[in-house]
Amino acid sequence: MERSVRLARLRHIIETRKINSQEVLLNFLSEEGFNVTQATLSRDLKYLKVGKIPDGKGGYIYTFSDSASKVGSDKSLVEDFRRGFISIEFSGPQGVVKTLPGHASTVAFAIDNLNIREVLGTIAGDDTILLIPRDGVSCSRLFQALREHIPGLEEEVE
Amino acid sequence: MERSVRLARLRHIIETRKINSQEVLLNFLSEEGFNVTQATLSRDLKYLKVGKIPDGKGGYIYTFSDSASKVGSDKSLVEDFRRGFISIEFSGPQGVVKTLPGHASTVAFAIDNLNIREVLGTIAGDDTILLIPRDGVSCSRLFQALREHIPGLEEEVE
DNA sequence: GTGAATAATGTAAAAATATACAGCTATATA
DNA sequence: TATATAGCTGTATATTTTTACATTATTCAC
Repeated sequence: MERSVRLARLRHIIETRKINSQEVLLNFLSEEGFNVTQATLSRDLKYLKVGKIPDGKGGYIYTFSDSASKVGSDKSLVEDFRRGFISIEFSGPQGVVKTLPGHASTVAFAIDNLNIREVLGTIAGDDTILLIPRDGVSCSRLFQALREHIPGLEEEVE
Repeated sequence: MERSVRLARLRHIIETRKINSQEVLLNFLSEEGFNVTQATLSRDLKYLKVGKIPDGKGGYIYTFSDSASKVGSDKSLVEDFRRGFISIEFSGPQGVVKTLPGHASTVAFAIDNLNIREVLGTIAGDDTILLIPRDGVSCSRLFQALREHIPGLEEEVE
């Protein structure tokens, strides 16, 4: 019982403060009456999938990462799509999908494997995907086809 | 010159493989001809805001953190553009930008984040970027828009 | 109750990572 | 030219994090 309480507090501490080492974290835990060793803390962090990432200001902080959940979970194509997708617009018959940085290949893979007849192929960069429709498929039809596979999909409106 | 190419490759390696230590990463870099020390790699990872997070399967992997990449850097986009840019030509309405080797993603990122209305998206390879204009935007208008953001930009003349 | 299996933990050590410092290069400035 | 400044790197080391191993507690099946 002790452990799960500790994990909950740990989660809270990490979410509310900017911590840069397990030693500091250990102090906070200690203040709340949890006296464990650094080794246990390391295991807790692993269990909670807490990552240590550069904070962009010269230091590092512990944080729950969106990508953490991504890594472990079962991959559904639609989920992959949704996780990275930002918007879609059209240029002529071609679709241009914007994604989170680095997500383009994952989203493109998802689109490819959803086997959408209207989609001939995709070309992915880092955060942009070019969607090439089958010959004669209009952009509205392409969008419609996408929506059938990914419920709730919204087009970017200018 | 060397460094930015290395960073681009590093990004690619991290996005396409599951790496769990800097030592392994160092081997991949070495395979591509980048012989740096672990210390430099550590600095590169910090610069790129790459985090090491538990993968939920008992191990750890290096990954770009969504939250980190959303923060964005305070670097000058225009500088990034200029540093890598070689030339731009047009094929129909689409622009094709040539860059120094390995600079395409950086230059493309700069273009994306300059928020140029005429540009719908970019797709970057290693030293080439496909520039997709918003529907109905002509190549001359596209070029003009670019020049407004990047003073002094010259088109390649055949 | 006994023994096996499981989980949580500490200890100590190994492994991995970050960084202080010094040297180098390129660029800018007087 | 000479001097200063900034960026990048390696070396060596410090710091931080992970883990092998041993221990204890708990549960379950018999």
